[in-house]
Parts: sequence; C-alpha cells; structure tokens
Amino acid sequence: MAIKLFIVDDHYMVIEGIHSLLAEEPGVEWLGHAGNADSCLAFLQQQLPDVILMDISMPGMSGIELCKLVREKYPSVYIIGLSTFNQQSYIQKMMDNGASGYLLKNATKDELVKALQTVAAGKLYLSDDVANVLRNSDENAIPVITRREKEILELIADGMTNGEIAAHLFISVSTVDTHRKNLLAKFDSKNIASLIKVAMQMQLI
Amino acid sequence: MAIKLFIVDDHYMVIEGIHSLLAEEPGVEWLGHAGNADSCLAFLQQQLPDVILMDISMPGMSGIELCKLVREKYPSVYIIGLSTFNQQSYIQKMMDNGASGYLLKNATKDELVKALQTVAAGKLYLSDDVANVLRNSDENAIPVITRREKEILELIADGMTNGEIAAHLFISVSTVDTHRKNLLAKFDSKNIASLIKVAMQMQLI
DNA sequence: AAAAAAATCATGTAAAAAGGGGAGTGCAAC
DNA sequence: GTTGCACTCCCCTTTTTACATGATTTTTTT
Repeated sequence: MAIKLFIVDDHYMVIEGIHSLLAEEPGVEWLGHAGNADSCLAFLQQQLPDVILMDISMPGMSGIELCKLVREKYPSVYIIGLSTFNQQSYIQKMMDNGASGYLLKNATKDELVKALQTVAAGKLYLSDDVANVLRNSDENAIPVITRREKEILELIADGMTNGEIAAHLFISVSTVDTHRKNLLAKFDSKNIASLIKVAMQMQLI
Repeated sequence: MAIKLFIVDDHYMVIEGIHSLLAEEPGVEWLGHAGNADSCLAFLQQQLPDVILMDISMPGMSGIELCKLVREKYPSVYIIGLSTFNQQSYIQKMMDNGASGYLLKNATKDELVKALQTVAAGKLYLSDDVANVLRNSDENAIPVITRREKEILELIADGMTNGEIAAHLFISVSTVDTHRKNLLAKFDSKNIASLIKVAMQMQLI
C-alpha cells in the first residue's frame, strides 16, 4: 500500500521540489500540502496521512509546537522534521516532541524515499549528518532552564539590569541575582556576554 | 529570446522545485545548477547565463562572497539572491555586492517569473516583503564597525574580560575599554548583554 | 503525603563594566 | 596640507555584576 504523504512547509519552492521528486515514485501517495500550522490542523480533521513532512521554521506556530500537537491528537501519524540546517537545538526539540525522523533540505531523492519508508514502518530515520549532530550532543547539550529563568534570561538580553528586572517582576534584586547565577552555572558561562551568545546559538532567546 | 538561467543552491529540493516550476515556462532556458560556489565558478568558465539564482547560505563560500566575485568577473551576469528569511543584514549585504534582486523561497511561480524577467532586463527586483525590510533599515541599520572593534566584539562574546582581551591583543585595558564604549554607542546599547544580542541578530558574531 | 524542584530572599566582598572626560599618533583621502 | 578616521592610552566615579554561603516558601512530581 502506498504511503499517504502530507507536507507542511511555507516555502512553495520546497513543496514543489518534493512533489516533483516523488511524482514518479509508485509507493507514495501525495495527499496535499499546507503552508502553516492552522491549515495543517484543518486538513487533519478531514483526512489522516501516514507521514507528514514538516518544516520546523514557519510563520506563526513553529513545526516544533505543531509536531507535539499532532502527535498528541493523532498518534498514528508519523512526522519527519525538515529544515535547512542541522542544529542540535532544533533536531533535539523535534525528536523530543515525537518526530520519527529528521531530514535536511539538501537531502537526495534516495534519502527522501528511504526516510519515508523507514518512518512509515514505524521506525526512526536520521540521516548520517543529523545522527552525528545528535551523537555529539552530550557536550553541547541544551541546558534545562525553568520558566522563570528563561523569562529573566530574556530580560537580561534586552539590556535590563538586575534592579530593573526586579522592579519589572515585582521581586527582590536578590532573587534576580540568584536566577542570574543559576543561569551562568547551567550554561557554564563566566559572564553574561558568553551566556547571551551561547543562549542565542541554542535558539533560547 | 529565452532567459538563460543558472542556479546555485545546496538544497536539492529547492533546485528541483524551481526546475519543476519553470519547466513549462517558454521564456526560460535551464542551463543547469551547482551545489556550491566552486562548481558555480567552474561552470561560468564554460558558459555564461543571463541570470543566476543564488542561495545566500551555502557550505564553503557564502552566496554573499560569491555574488561579489561573479559580478566583478562577469558584469553581464545578473544575480538574484535567494534565501528562506528576509533579514535586512543578508539582503543588504547581497545588494551591496551587486545583486539585482532578492527572492524568498516562499515566492510564488508568478513572483519568480517576474523577478527573472525584470532582472534580465537590467532592472532591480525586490518583492514587497523584501522591499519593506530594506525600507525600514534606517532604524535597524547595521552599525559600521571597524576591524578592531569587530575583533574585540567577538572576544567579548567569548566571555573574555577587558583585562583578558588586553593581554590577548597586547594592548592596554584602557584601549579595550574605549573600543567597548564605542561598540555600545554604535549599537545604541546600554550594556553588553543587549549588545551581544543585537550583534548576533545582525549576524555580526 | 513525602520528596524533589523551583522560586524566593539576605548579607557581604571583590571584580568588572558603564559613563564621563581628555589626548596623542599614524595613515589615507580630499 | 589639513581633515577625518582608526587606534591607542589615561584618569576618575558610580553602578552593576560575579562569587560565596545560607535559608525559607511555594510548586510540582512521584
């Protein structure tokens, strides 16, 4: 039986490219595409594909969030993340949210077909590039930070001092200082400059 | 006469998408594609297209640099920048380096064709989205920083203190402090945290 | 209900950055 | 041949951060 495929990507050229690549492929049935999360969710109420190819960066709700939502509502639908760069932060979040695979947009037709078949069979598919990034993720693992810490991290990045943040959140300067210290420790940074740099590289800001 | 088109993009799916979109288009002649800057330059020694669609982010030499090189060597070849996001930093650099247009990868077929025709006629093409980003670039203009300032900015982002930077560059702490102050002024930031954030958003680090 | 994690607050010292000023040198463009 | 710019250096004051150490309360998880 053919694999029923749906695509969510806001880049028309990519959709057209995949469509064209798979047009001659007998084992794949093209159900359609969506340009954003809402269209995708609307489509799923009508019809369920076997596999969704999902871009991680989209306007509005990101693929990361959409992936979680879809997997909760429709556990039978497998998801393959799709993006241009292999940053561990993205891949990690996508896999944590229930994706079954991850493809880079420079993948070949063979990789694409293999990924679809592997994932449709209920297995995980990661290209070599992507797997390597995840393998080295021990050293570059994204620190687990709390809601409050993230909130304060963002205020710091906006240029606010401890005093300003304290006033803004109606808490004491000491508390802000503690959060700041915990952030530095979690990111293994010795000052705010490198903290901000690393946090931004990890897409946390 | 048909527009002779060449594409440089490391994303196979995008090349395939554009190829598919333009397959039925009579006014466009598909010369081929390259996956990186070197292949592109090699191709140009054999044959000159009228227009190159060029991805700005590629492994090895970026589209920004390649654009400059191609325009210097082959002024008759017009270039359209191509990327997934419309960040003023990218667009600006591309246009500064002689590009004749800029397309987002979510462009429609109509936009694509129009861009090709406009650019092939020697005019500039910017989609509305892109033009708006450039129009608002007065407020968000990228500060002009000197070589030394950039060097010091990067060391700051790596977590070094003024003293450490001074020792590293064999200059006095006062000098580093001056550069630091000038950086804060140029970026209109009141502390290093926001400086690093803004500089990273502008792709300067 | 107990255990674990998160959020809150405090005191104190030392180090670094922010903010203000002024000033000399070398180099390239006009 | 002077104007402008980049780079260099110094002094001073105030503010903010970094580091150490300890503790209470609230929330979440098991």
